[in-house]
Amino acid sequence: MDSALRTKSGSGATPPGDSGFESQPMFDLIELLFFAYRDFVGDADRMLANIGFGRAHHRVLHFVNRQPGLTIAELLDILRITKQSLARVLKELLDHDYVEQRAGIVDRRQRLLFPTAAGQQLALDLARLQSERFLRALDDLPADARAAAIAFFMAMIDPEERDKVASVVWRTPATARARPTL
Amino acid sequence: MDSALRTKSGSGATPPGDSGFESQPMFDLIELLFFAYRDFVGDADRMLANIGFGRAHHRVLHFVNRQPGLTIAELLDILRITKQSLARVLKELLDHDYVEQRAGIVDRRQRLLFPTAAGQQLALDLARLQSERFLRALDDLPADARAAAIAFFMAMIDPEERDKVASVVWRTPATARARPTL
DNA sequence: GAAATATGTCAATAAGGCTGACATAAAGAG
DNA sequence: CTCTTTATGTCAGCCTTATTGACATATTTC
Repeated sequence: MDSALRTKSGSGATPPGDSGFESQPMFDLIELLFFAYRDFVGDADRMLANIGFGRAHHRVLHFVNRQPGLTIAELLDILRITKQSLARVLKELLDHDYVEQRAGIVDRRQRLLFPTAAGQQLALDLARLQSERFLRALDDLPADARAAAIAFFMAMIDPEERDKVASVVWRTPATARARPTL
Repeated sequence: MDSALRTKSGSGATPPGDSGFESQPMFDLIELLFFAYRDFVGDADRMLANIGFGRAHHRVLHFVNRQPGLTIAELLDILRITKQSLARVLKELLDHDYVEQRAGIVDRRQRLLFPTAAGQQLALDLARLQSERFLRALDDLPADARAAAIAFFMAMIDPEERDKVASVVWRTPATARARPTL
């Protein structure tokens, strides 16, 4: 495991104008991220398979649950898929009463998406399952591992996306939308 | 960002018999991993799209390049897909001369997979591209961030898989297979 | 009223997975 | 030297998740 440190040449010790420098790829990080993600999503996949849903349903339900009142446009921007791809899974979530939609108050063209009680429960079950893996991992690691992981993931995200991601992850109550009493 | 620390109750301070304890899900880690992985694979996806390949081709090429002489069975175990799914992408990699296969020496039923020169180059280009994101991320982080990330990812992997993963990631030369001079 | 916006919907297509069934060649056991 | 197991290939069909392009509708905004 200490081989991890061998190629690290010290912060800032990298030569300036590094773009042409053909360094050795970080195979360890590349592969560990692949395997970690594979096992991470596998947890939810197994639970979803029981109710005939897939990963796409999970992603939609997750963000709708986290940000009740989300619009279609916002969801498309988060998930980075097309309207047509979203339409199918969203329809299934609506049909099975995991999500419901209501016309916006200020702009009635918008469809605001809300989780139903069942949707909240399912989203919570899935999030707890995935959190268990994080908990087990952090149990084996130093106390600052969680903060370090958060900082690392944030640094891995496209810089111009970080503000948007931060506002999703650490949502300010100000952005939460009221549920219209239709 | 310091909200990351609030729910941490200290290593080992978790009550025993924790299974029924309904803790708050770690939404931040769940979502940051989602966004980080999305951007991470996006880099390679764009490069692959130029040559008409997809993620599946990348994964096969990557591991063949990292472990020349890999067998079909080993590859299936790493990728966790079916023989038929592998067959299609592998055939395309063979047809386009990114990978070549030779009968095993000790066991002639086995097809040992090797990257061609073009395959090695492509795999290296993709790995360098993905490493650049890691490098940029680590530049913004403390010096021990790389070791911490490696430890975190390893801890996220299913415990019974860790030995196997470690042997792939930190490959011992003893397990390398000789290229048959067919 | 006209234009822009938010969304819905239809049709066709592609990538990347899956299952089941069956074939073949080589290795290993007796 | 058969018999069984193993490693792999292959055919046919299906599913999920994504894509693009075109067009419809309701609503807001100018």
